[in-house]
Amino acid sequence: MNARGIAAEAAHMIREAIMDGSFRPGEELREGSLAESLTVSRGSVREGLSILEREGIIRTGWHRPATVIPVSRDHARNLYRLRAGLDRIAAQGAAHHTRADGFSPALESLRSAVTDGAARSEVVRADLEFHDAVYEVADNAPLTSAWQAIRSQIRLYQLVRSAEPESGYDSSLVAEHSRYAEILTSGDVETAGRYAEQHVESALEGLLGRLGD
Amino acid sequence: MNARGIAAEAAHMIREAIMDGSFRPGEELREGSLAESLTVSRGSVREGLSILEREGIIRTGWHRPATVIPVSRDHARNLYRLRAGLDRIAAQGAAHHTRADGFSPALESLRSAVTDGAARSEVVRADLEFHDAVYEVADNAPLTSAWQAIRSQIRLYQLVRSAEPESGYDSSLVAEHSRYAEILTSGDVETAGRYAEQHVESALEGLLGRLGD
DNA sequence: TCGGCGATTAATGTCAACATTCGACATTGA
DNA sequence: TCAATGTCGAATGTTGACATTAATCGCCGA
Repeated sequence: MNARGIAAEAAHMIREAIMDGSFRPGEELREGSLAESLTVSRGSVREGLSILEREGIIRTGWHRPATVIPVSRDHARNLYRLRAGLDRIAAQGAAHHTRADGFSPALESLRSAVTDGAARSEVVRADLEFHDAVYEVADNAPLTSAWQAIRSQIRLYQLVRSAEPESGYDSSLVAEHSRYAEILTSGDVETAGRYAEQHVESALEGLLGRLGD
Repeated sequence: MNARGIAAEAAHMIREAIMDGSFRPGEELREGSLAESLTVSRGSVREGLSILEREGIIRTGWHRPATVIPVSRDHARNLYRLRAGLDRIAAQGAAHHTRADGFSPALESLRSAVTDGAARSEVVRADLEFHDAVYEVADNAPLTSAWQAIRSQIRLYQLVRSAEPESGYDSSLVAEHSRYAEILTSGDVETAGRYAEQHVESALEGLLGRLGD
């Protein structure tokens, strides 16, 4: 939480409440009650909700309460199709720049989270932070911005994916990401792009299996 | 202007002022003076600026005035690399759905704008609306959202590109877009994706030639 | 003279009151 | 009975006053 300002803090609180299930998909978020429970003004809550809308995890309508986005197979497919495209560009960019040590710390952190048997949410967080590192190495501000705009939605679906035990979510996680990092440092732009797309595609497959809908 | 609310209207006014050069790249936008000149409250201006930030044409900072994004070769390269990736997915999606009449009206409107010798800004608008149609046919909400987040920035650079006469901007425009539409209706997903990427790549080349910086 | 430091000031951040709008429910009329 | 319409309540949209922050400029001392 390094974000400055009450609005950003409000956004943080609401976001985490959504992530831990305190607000279900489709549920309404009323500015008034949020303001009361967070002990801030409705204006700040409103600005916080605007941030969350930018992250795509809530929708707003004219004179209607904000709602948590519903999760569905269709939306997941479209979201991951977009992510595949973004990751492809990021991987190409990262491979092009070839800064070897860019994602080693993130990879190490992911590995220790998995081997330590950390909570699901922690593993998901480490997973996303690895991808953050890839985007950072790619060094493309508009691309990173597009990633930020879907990151929270991805997080929501990853939590769904890893919600139940025996999901096999983190068994191959470290191996796949190690291979990913290897390819990126190899500098082979084309291969990197292809691998990134395929990586996301397989993640989608695993997710769709868990999405009854 | 079907947008509802004073904030959206304020965003519209400011956006157009940026597009027609009333605010130069890098220039500061003060909430107070904007509120005064638009005769609305600072709060509404603030929310309008938040919309424009989502569109990527202004930046904001903590306790600092918003600024119009600076244009640069680097930023253009990164922006168009992202756009190429998005357009690729959109083209693949549109080719997959194969709704023939989806972009014919937009194409016709672009053709008439060019042949009528309409103003640069009108041609750019028609150009973008054609691409809007492609995204709509692709029918992928997160993807369309990502497109909306860069659309205004693209518009800004397209205006730069077509700013001076003899730029050769619209000579091949109609031909290229007709071919684009053809490929999309043909249903060949792979070819559509490749053509879209290449289309953007050549647009970037033309743009970089006009960007001294 | 120069460099650090504090008051100034001009901007943004926050708040609470008021205006507007939407959806639901009751009402009325054919 | 049913559909169009009026009314009501609860939510969001908008506003202006007040709090907070960061850059600027001048002062002071080494």
